[in-house]
Amino acid sequence: MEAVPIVTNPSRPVTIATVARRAGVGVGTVSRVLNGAPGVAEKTRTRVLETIRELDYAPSQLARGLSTGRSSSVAAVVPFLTHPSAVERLRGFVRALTAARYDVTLHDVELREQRDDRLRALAGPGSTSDAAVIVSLPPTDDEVQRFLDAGKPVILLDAQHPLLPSVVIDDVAGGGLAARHLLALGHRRIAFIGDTPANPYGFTSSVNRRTGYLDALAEHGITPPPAYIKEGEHDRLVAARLFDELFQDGLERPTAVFVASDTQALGVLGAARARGLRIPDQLSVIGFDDIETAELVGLTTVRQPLEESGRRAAQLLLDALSGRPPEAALETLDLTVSVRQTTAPPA
Amino acid sequence: MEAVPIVTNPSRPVTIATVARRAGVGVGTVSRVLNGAPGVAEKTRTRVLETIRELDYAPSQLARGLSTGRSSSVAAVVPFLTHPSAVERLRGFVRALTAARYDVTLHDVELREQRDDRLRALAGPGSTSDAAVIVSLPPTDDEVQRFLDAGKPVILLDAQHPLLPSVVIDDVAGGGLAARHLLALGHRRIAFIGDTPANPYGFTSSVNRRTGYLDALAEHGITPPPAYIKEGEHDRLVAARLFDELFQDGLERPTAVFVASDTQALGVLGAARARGLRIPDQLSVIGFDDIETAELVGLTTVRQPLEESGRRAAQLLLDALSGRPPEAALETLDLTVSVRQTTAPPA
DNA sequence: GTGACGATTGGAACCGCTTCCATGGTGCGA
DNA sequence: TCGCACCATGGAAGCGGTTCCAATCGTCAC
Repeated sequence: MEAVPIVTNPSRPVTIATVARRAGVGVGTVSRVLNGAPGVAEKTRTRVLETIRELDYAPSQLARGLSTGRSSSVAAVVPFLTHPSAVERLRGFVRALTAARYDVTLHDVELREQRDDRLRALAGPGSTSDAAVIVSLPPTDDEVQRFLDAGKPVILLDAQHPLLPSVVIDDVAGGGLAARHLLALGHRRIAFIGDTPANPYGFTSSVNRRTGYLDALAEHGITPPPAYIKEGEHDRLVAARLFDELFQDGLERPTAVFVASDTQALGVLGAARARGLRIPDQLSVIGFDDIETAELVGLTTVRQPLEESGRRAAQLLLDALSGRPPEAALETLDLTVSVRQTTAPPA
Repeated sequence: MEAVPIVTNPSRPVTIATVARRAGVGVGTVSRVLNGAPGVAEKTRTRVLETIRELDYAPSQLARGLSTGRSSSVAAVVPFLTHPSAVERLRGFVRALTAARYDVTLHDVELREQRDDRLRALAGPGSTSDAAVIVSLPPTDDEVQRFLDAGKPVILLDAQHPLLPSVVIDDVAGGGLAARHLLALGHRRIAFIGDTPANPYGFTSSVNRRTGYLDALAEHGITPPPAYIKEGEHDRLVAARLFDELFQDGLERPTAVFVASDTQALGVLGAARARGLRIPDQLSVIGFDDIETAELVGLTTVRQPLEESGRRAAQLLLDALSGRPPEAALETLDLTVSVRQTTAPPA
């Protein structure tokens, strides 16, 4: 830990005026060169470019932003740690936006209060971002209105609102997909583990997936007992506990479980292992999302294209930013079942 | 996909001048109120604050940044998808910085070329960020010098440089820890799988971990045959292939493998499963990093505090930003072995 | 030879904030 | 009563770009 002096550069910072002076032109000309604007003689252009290189000059993004009213940066609001799937979405989003030369500022939201603050601040006029993507957090009408008033494009990813372009999946259909996979294998006693409908953020995926599950069972004339449906906080260990509850009282054991997210399914897998249950022989488990870990552990799951969803959101955002009239597009991505090693016909 | 008209707000955007006019004061006074500067009469202050609320005014961060020369945003350069561990680090970093009211702009780096561009751009005067954290990417002397010249604090996370504060672990010691865990269990034929030393980014963790491994074996008078040491691209499937090579020719099979990262270890686990090897009975596997998935699959691994490392980096950055004289701190975090279900005494 | 026009250019005004300086008012001591 | 220090305040200058307008120059058609 020895102190090292900073090497402060004494020379005044080089601005567009420095460049102009040195190249013997006006600032307007330098600006034109920087932005590839027409109306600059070839000879002048090269001279300016040379000077820029000599001086190692780069225009201040801040000043440019103030002047143009655009900052080339967009905000990504993400419930970061709670959902690993959000990270995969973010990845696709960031890649696409980086490619389009936008900066992405990350707004991690972990508390209800943070969520509100961030959304409020980002919609306001003070915010640096030209636009925003909101992942998995359905905004209220008021919040949406604030963004619209500010003229800032917003895309919803894994959430929706009638006035905003949204990239989603059909959770009901997905729930059906999962249930039918199990039904097709011959299961009849199928339990469900998911999120509590009363969460502070307004997530609804889990409830919708449950609906799809119930519908599919109903088609087969099955009505699961209420004790087969367990809901709690979106958390691996909570899910494990809920799973354990399936083995309480005199309940007839399910032969399969549909878990509304992979994160929770991983908890269930752990709990099942702890009970000495052989999977899939004694119990089938199907998850939802297809996060990377699902493949690693061989979890059968309903696959939604996470990274792709990020790319799509980015595309919609870029469209909106490039002046195309924003339209309330509701984009629904396809779902499939990734069959792996945690589902099989009942014993 | 029906078109929805944007509700553009026709009223001119409200600026500090609007507020000043409406409150019947000068812009200077409003600015003082905004920044909690002294020298404003209490009565005036409340009147201004009231006006601000009425107008739903928020100062432009861009303008403020241009004026003050500080932007309250820091850049995080992260090899995003290649390393899941980087995400966990980022998480700790973002949390801590968000708490300190800084914005974090995310710079995903996937190609060598991107790396160079980003580092160059961020160090330049045009960049919006006040500072940067660089994750897992050792910068060159020139790159470091650019940052120093620009007067921008930089912290290295999982990388180091003599002129920059760095948060690291002792990889050699970590390699020793892993090897000694296996040795203590009674293993003698211990293979190593890691990254190729010739990677485009200059990562050296793997090589150092190998050194620690070799040293520990040497202490026990063991010199592993060269064929026990396999190195390749940092990738799950590549690691799986390398593992398979251990079973080629007439090579005496190892009873344990130390894999230089959890990502790669997961590949090895998959390959072992594919071969029908029972783990840990027939083969012990120990990884490195302790990413979240490691716990999920029960992988024994050398634990480094990933999220904590992000927090520490954030702290160092905040210190540097708050004017404390930057010093070249080299902070080394502790390592432990997380014993789970993939290691046991040899058969 | 001359007027007109297009190409090129310089530079002022402006974006919205901070900061510094000058000004007006107030209270207090002499 | 007067002068002075000091608090509160208004507003100009400046941050570093973009953009628009006016000015200059050369060229071309007549």
